[in-house]
Amino acid sequence: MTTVEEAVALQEELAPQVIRTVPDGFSPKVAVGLDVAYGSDDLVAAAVCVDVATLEIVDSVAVRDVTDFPYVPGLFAFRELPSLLKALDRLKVVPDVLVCDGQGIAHPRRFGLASHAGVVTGLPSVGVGKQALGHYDPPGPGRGDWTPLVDNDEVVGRALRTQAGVKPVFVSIGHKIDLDTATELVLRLSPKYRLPETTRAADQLGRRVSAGGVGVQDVTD
DNA sequence: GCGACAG
DNA sequence: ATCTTGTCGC
Repeated sequence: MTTVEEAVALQEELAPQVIRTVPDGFSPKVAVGLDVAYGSDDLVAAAVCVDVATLEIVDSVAVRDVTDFPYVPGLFAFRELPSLLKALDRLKVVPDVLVCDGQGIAHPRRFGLASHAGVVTGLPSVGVGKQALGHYDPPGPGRGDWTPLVDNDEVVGRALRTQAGVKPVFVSIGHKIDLDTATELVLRLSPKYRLPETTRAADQLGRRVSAGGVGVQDVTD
């Protein structure tokens, strides 16, 4: 089993591999939302592919799994990523970008779940957290307003208001993307609610499967 | 020593 | 994360 010390060492080793710029001609057609729902003795990792233009769900997979790694702030990926990767492997559609429920480089070692997922898969990724890891001033009141998310005097992300009158979400670079592009994508994926449709869909699928419905087998569509 | 601490 | 329906308000 991975120890906390080993996990931290791995993050420090992989963090330099994060690419904070977009590939040439980056124009994602399919974004996949990743989220994990917890049961009493297991968890369900959900991956839902959404057409970026229409927001229609084009593919989805849920995998029931178990973890041995506890929740440790800063080591979130070691708890959820293994199961999420299994779900990603079972997708029929190959996504252009990962939308993770958590932080990217807005992390103590600049290697949160979204960055870890991006580096491991080689895919562009963005982190969208509901809680900030860092400091920020409240963004303006309108949809699209944002302020820098700062940690140790370094801008690591943005507090982004996706809807007027709701708390901001925290967007950060995961891998192979920049902050402007990540912000634009998150806004596009969040036309109606605070969270992107990708994470909403993955969250719903995950808890639906976790709650009962299907047993051990994967759930597709 | 004390508070913070993604999900 | 999870325990949890209806209800108050714009």
